[in-house]
Amino acid sequence: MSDFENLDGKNVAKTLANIEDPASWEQVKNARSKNYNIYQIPLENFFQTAFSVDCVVYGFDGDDLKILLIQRGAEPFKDQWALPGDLVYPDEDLDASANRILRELTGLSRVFMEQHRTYGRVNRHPLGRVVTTSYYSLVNLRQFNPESHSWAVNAHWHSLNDIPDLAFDHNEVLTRASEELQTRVRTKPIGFELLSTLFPLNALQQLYEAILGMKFDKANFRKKILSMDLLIDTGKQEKDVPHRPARLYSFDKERYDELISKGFSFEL
Amino acid sequence: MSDFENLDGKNVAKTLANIEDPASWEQVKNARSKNYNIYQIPLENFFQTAFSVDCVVYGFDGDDLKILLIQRGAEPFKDQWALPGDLVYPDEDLDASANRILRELTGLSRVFMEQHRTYGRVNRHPLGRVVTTSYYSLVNLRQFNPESHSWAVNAHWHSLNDIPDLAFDHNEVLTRASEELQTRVRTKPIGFELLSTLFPLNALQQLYEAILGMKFDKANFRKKILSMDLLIDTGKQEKDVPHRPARLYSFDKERYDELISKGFSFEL
DNA sequence: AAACTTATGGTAATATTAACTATAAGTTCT
DNA sequence: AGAACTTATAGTTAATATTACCATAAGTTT
Repeated sequence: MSDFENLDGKNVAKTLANIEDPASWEQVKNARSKNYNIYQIPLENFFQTAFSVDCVVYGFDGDDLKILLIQRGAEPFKDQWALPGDLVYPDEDLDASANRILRELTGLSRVFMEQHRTYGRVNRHPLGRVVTTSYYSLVNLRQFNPESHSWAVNAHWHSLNDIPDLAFDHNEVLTRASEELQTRVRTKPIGFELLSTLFPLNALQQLYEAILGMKFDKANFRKKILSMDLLIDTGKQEKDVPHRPARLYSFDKERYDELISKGFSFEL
Repeated sequence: MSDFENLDGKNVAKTLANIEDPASWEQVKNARSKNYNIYQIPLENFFQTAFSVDCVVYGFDGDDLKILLIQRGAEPFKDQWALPGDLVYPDEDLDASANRILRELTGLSRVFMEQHRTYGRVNRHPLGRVVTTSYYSLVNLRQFNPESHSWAVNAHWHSLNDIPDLAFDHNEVLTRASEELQTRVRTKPIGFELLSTLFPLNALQQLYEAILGMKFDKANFRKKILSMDLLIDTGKQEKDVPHRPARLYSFDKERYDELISKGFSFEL
């Protein structure tokens, strides 16, 4: 929880200026007024906007790629589906905010998200100027069970093939994030990290196929991945499958870091 | 110039809510207060932050890659060098703001910039909470002559090998933008577009070498580029060079768009 | 005319990719 | 039990792309 909740408006502004040294607020006000002439308008008038964070969390269940949506229980866009997102506390770092908001609305924690893009159209929010920054992530759907909290009345994994009209400009945010995910998954081994510790090569292939929307030749995919020398053959095997069991691999993170430091760059 | 300058604080806020319908401000205030219970603190307290834009403009002179810096003539960080950047007007779209700010500080206009990343650490700005979004661009240095305006007391192309301590977190902003430029230049033909309409292959190679910090084999570079079928051989030649004159090419934008629509993807 | 510089065309060895074949190792069906 | 079925895995081959070169071209400078 943020300290912010215990502060009144005045103190919030004070906190903004310098968390470590609240006494500096007078200096800040002073500095602002001295700068008045530069801007032709009081500098305070610039400090009238809000910013928010929206989380684009993709979940893979071994088959399909899904997206985490919430149903809004509050205006604006009440009852409509949306990406989990909310206003950022003025005394809260942007990255930290993304994690708090995702947790508060859906219960998901320890989701590693990457910042993607900032949306700043003047009228994108009906309550005033709100600039939003999107964060995205790719997780193993089975390890994260969303539950709606706070003002979210619903939180669901939703098929990417059938996205409803979302609140705000969230349809655009989602589309752009999906493009980013496609390029990202080709250049960073994020696919490996999301599967459970032990996984068959086939699972990796299905993940790539789901994200990129294309099919790969099984034998060639296997050769390509194994030739990168990023997987450890654990010697273990699948169990209870109605066909020949596959070998189980694990991602060799240390090996990856070592290769990266030598100039290796992951691709496809 | 923005209409903003003629508005007082009250009307600024009104403008924020809905540019097209200023009368909606009362509704906005009403909606905000109804939402009070959701946030445990007055919603107004969230609308206390400011936004800024910072421009990372790379210039290529045929030899070296440079970066456009200004010297600040105003607090905070007075006299220090910085990326051209300033606060965004509350009634101004983010993208439009980047162009206005670059023009007002350096005189450069019609620079096509791409949004890159948003920096939101709480204490990154001494005057309060200011979240900034960086934009970057790559231009032909000879076609843009910076002149300092407004509160910038200096505006210069600066070598990338010798960057001073910059204001705010601009050193980090610059470093990250440079990484982005490197990946970008490998996947989009932005290099082609910045050279003059007619250019020899060698100029393109030098540009890539400057950005990526590596050397290419001349013959192979040539083969690779020409095999992409993105250049038009204009039949013209270099003049006044102390060696065999090179053929001059131009970038075939239509051809590029056509190839892209067929699934082609530029690389290296 | 010789020396020099960069442009341009070409070759050959090597590495990568893509398409396909064959066999392996389990399960389920009859 | 044995045949049929499913997916895993190993391997082969042809086409394609990359890399490191070499040779010649077409200007200028000495």
